[in-house]
Amino acid sequence: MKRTKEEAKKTRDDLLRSAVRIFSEKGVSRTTLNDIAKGANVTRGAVYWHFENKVEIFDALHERMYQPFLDSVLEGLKEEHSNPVEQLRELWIKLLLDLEKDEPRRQALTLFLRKCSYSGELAPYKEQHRKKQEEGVRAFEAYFKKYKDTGRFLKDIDPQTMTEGMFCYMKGILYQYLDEPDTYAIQTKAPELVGLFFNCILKDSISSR
Amino acid sequence: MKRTKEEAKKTRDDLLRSAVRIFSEKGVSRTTLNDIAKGANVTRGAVYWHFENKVEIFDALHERMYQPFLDSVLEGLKEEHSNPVEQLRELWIKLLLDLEKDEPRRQALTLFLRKCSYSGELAPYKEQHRKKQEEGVRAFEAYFKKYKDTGRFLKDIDPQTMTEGMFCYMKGILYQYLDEPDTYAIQTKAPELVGLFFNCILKDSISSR
DNA sequence: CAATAAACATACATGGATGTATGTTTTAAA
DNA sequence: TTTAAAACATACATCCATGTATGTTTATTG
Repeated sequence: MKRTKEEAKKTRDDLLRSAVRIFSEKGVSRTTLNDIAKGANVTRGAVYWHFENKVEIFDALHERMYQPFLDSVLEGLKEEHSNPVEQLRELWIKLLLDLEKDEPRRQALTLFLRKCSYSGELAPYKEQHRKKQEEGVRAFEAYFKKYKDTGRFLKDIDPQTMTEGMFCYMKGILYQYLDEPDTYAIQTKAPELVGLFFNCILKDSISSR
Repeated sequence: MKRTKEEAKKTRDDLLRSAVRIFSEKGVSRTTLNDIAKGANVTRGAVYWHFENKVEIFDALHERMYQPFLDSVLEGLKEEHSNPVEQLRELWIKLLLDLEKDEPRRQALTLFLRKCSYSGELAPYKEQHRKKQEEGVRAFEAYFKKYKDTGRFLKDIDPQTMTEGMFCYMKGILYQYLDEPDTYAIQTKAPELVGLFFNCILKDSISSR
């Protein structure tokens, strides 16, 4: 049953697509390699040919889907923009709105935010994933420091608190949204919720609204 | 091996204490009934005597630990206070700070926020737990409506957005804190982070600081 | 004080998930 | 045109968690 190289690559892609979907539905520990195989219309033989075990699939998904997501956020930070406040606001809103049409990415976020407990076999990845996120934290801290004296942000809030608060808030929104993405009116809520937070850090936020 | 009634109750308590601890460490689906039994210095026989299965333990923990937590928050809302803004600020800060010395409650929050995926056998509880939380949401909406015209809060933000934003933010903070409660400096961060958010909804937040 | 049943411990049967070994087909290189 | 190996499918052995059945001790009730 040897397939051509393209067919093999397609099988691997199908397996990863199946994995992220079922992982996000049932959680990592409750999904069977047979579940993943069936979701890709193959058998467990194909799974064990392409991956060593379930952990390696988990790892592949993190590299392929979650890291690119985090990187895309940081890319948005690097772009030129006339107003840093608007840049941030648009960045977060766009992040949320784009999720509605990107189901695989939504599934990946669900998986890594809600459906894996980083225990047992996944424990080694906790530290690794934490470090990856630390990159983002430091990038945002630097961003806030850079624009600290522009008069756009509140001066008496230090960049670290600002960054951490923002991350907590965004994670909280994602956490809620991903709980029931189908019924959550993200299109209308995203601008409202993001806007609410930006009243915290904006100078003259009240009078300018 | 019949024990006295008090001993039996103690065994049951030990089992629940063991369960919430191990659940919060390994996640629900990865913890074995044997794990729970060993953690309480008994055998699986005791587990099956006091509970039907793992799901019933999960349910008992929700009733015994998580619901009282939510209720305590709502109790804090009902108390009389001269300033609603200060009341809320103190409520959230106290909630976070109290967790440091209440390890079982911390474990319970970790369990229900991070370590259960509400899939498979736990799926029936998702809706139930969501409804319980909806209670809280409505209570806070009513709270914001009640004080809407006092001039304390920003007028152009509706109570629903305010409530949802606040819940997302608090959940995000909890999510981060519970990830590594031992190294997280919650004592200093809680006032900072909560204070940050209250700049959003406070009228004249800038000049009053 | 006898007898019932509570409060477990122990033993056993079962199923399901994993990992591996082996079989089969077919592609691509020589 | 062989032929080796890729790309799987199938079959098998093992383990572990669950559930249940049974055994054992002792508190409690009459």
